[in-house]
Amino acid sequence: MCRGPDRRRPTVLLQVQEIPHMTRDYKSTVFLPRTDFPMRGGLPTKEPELLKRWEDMGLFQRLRETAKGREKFVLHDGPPYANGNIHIGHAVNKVLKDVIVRSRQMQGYDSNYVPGWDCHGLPIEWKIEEKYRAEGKDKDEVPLNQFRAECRQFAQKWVDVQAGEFRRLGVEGNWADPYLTMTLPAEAQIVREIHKFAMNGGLYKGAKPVMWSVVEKTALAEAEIEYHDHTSTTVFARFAIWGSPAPEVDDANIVIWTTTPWTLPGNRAIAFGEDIEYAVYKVLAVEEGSLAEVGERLVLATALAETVFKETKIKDARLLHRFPGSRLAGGYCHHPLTRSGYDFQVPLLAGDFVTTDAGTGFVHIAPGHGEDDFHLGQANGIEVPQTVGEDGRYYDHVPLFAGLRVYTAEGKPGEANGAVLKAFQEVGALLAKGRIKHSYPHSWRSKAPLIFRTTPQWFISMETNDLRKTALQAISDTTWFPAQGENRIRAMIEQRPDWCISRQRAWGVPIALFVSKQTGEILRDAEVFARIADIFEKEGSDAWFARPAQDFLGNAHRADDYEQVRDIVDVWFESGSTHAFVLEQRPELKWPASLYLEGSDQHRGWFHSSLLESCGTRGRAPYDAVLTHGFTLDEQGRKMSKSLGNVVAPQEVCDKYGADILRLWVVSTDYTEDQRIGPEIIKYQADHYRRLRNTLRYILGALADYTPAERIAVAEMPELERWVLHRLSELDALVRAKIEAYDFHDLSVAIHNFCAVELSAFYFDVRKDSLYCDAPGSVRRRSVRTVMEHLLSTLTAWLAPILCFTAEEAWLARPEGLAGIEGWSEESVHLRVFPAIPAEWRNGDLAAKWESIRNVRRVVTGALELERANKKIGSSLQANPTVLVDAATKALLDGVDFAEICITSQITVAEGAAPEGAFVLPDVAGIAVVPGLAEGGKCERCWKILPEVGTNAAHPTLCLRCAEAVDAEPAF
RNA sequence: GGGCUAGUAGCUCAGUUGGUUAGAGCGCGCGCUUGAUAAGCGUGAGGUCGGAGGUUCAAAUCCUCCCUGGCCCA
Repeated sequence: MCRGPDRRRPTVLLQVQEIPHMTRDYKSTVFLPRTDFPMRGGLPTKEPELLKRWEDMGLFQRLRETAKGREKFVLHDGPPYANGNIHIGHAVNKVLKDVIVRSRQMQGYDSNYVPGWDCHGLPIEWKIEEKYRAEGKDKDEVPLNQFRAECRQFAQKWVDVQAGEFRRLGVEGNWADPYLTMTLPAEAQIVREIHKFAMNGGLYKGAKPVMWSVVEKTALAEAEIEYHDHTSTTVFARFAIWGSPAPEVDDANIVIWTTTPWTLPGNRAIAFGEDIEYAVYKVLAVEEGSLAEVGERLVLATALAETVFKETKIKDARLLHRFPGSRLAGGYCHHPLTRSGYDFQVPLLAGDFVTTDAGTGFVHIAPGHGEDDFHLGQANGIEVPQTVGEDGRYYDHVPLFAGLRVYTAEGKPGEANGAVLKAFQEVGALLAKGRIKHSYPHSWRSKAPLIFRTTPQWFISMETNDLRKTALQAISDTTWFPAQGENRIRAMIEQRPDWCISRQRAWGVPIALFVSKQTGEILRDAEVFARIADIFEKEGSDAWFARPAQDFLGNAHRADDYEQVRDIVDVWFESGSTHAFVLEQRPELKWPASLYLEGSDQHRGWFHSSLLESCGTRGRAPYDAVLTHGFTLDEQGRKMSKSLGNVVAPQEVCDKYGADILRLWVVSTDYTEDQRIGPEIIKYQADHYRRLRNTLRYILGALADYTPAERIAVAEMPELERWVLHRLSELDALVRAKIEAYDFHDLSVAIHNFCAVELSAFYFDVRKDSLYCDAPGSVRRRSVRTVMEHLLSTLTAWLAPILCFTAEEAWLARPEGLAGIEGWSEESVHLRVFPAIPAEWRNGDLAAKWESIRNVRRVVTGALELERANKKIGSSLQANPTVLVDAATKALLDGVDFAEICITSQITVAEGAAPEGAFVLPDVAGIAVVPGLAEGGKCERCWKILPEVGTNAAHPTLCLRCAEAVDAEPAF
């Protein structure tokens, strides 16, 4: 027979009393916490085990079955780009989404999450091109669809990698069937969306200047451009004012300066700065060789006049009139080559991009050869002239200069600049020429200098079909979290130009259209469009480049009559269409989405493109609400970068601390603003985590061998237990409200403070005595354990969306006695809904009462601390303080075992004023504490010091409660 | 340069319509406990509320300017 009772079975201890010996081992009769839930999480190894468990039990499918028929909540995933490992920003985004998806599911929705990826686009093309270069291959020699196949393979590889990384973070979703923008059905639907714009007239062919390489005969994206020093020919040129806006500039010459003389044939306007000061100068004397003429009048920005005079060899000039740029509005010049085929007005237009950093204060505007030029032209209804072809030669229709080259096929300067200079000089428009060495864009591939060139592009009009108006209305109809997000996107939609959706690229969905060679009109034939989409549905968009045009055109049209558009669509159009091929086409989801959630940069990106796409095709936004989060910075608030060495990799955090730590960090921040992370902050989160984990562990330990038979009705519970239940009902309301508002910071703070302040530091501390020492059958102990059951139930549920691993671990460690009992039978904590809290738990009066009691308690603990400092006591059980209180407090404490609450062996509460030297707290009026020592023997079992110890003959070293507990019959 | 946005204790955050000595948790110091123990409890010290002006009897809270960040544009 064993000497001591089996700790696992408290009932066995009854056998012990039959063994007669004087020094009983009462310690083993104490019901200490016992659980398999370890204090240390070991998350880096534990989490993958739980992931495996969820995988094996088919958790995602089980979630769907559980939620069948419930109201749907659909968070539509914004697709990350599939070209590398995930970084901390991805982690924040996905964890936030996961917390929302899980919390909505547990709130009682059918909250299905389908993750997605953005697969097409330039960065992947570059990667493959890079690979080709390394192998000495040329992209242009590889068949298009072979190139596309390699891009596809590359994207798929990273989709798989990222999926693994996201899942490691605990993100639950339909990983078996995510959406990809490159799948056949997606490509087919994207093309259908393009066709909708083609059919409703929103799509039109226009022109736009892009960076162009005459060597490669291709447009280049921003990231393909390198800046190197380049020597350019500069020109000062006169433009005579014809249509004078103000008398002081009558017959004067506007002077412009340019570093690209070859753009002058494309000149259609001159820009000035409204707030810049200009003046008319009369030339009085010139140096030899100057092209300026004595007596002529020049208009210049006053700030630049001196330098211009120097450059143009003007020795002396007189300032005639000063005026602000705004005086020039409405005026116009004539093109200097007006007699040679350039017979048109050149208006003077205000441009906010004009500066006095260099030049003359006037900018020559060639709408086909510059970004600012183009937009200014557009804003003023100026036609974009076509002057330079794709090989860098002037078109045949360009007077004087037809066929001349800006750059040669080798990227060397051509004849154009010289010819333009000569022509200007001949008509007397040239004032000076020179050279300048400056930073200039070059192709990353050929290293040749680039030019701005107007190219035909496809646009979605913001005005046709009132797209802008519809979109602005949709913004008003959407709920924005935080609310400021609305201003941001509204400002953009209000002023954005038409949407250029075409790209001259290979890896993407083609703008599958035919344009009539005769009329230049888009072929709008529903049958042709349907045929295209059907073929894409079966073969993917590769078919556009593989099949003969006639296959798409059918019998009603002849391929010879049409130009097949080979541009691909902007990837933003693709991702802007995800609502169409994901939300609409998956019956388990719904359109519009309940929520879109991305970083605040997506006001310009996905929120924006989705809004326009959906408004243009369906008349409203594809979302009811949009939530944005900020960016992740390092501990000092700096951007993360490799060079600063401050990058935090989510993979490393998972390996070192665990995904739950990262998840806890995400909800601890105010994600609507930028978040900070670094080694120190992660450590704080680990501390924060430990408190939550230990709270769960203590509850589990307190519930060792618990069965529902022990439950006590609320009405029979002590007030302290009913106070805890009241707090649970308050927290329940708070949790639900905060989840509704996506405010996880407040939620996690509330739960943490509840665990740390109310449970650990107060309730658990007070109830240790009952839990450890009361007889198992005592109402008090049974009440404590009943409350512990509720605590385990609610806390595991409330924490599950955040600490998805730890909550599951705690759930799995629940007492076996609860197995199969209602509310406890789910195989995973994630299959639960938040427990319903009975209304009767709410008790405001009780809460107020106990807040006051805890205030009095603060005075007592303060007094005890002083006694400790004076070395009078160590443990609070050594104390027997006298608490002098006012009448109201006396009444408050009537019926309360205040010694128990203060964890002292004894206490005396009396009505009366504070005697001299008594301990008081400045902020608690009417309470004073006089220290005293507990008298009597120390109960060997519960360690309380009580006079009664020694009065029980059978247990001479125990207090009466403990003696009774030790002798008690097994209760359960 | 423009649009949006932020700057409260070492850290993460609260601070209603301007109104008593600006709060919480964590961390830190000290002490207690050794029956939650790589835990638990108590207690203490930390902030001229980014800076400078202004309005007001009264401002972290309202106004102006400036500084330092972030996102998006140019």
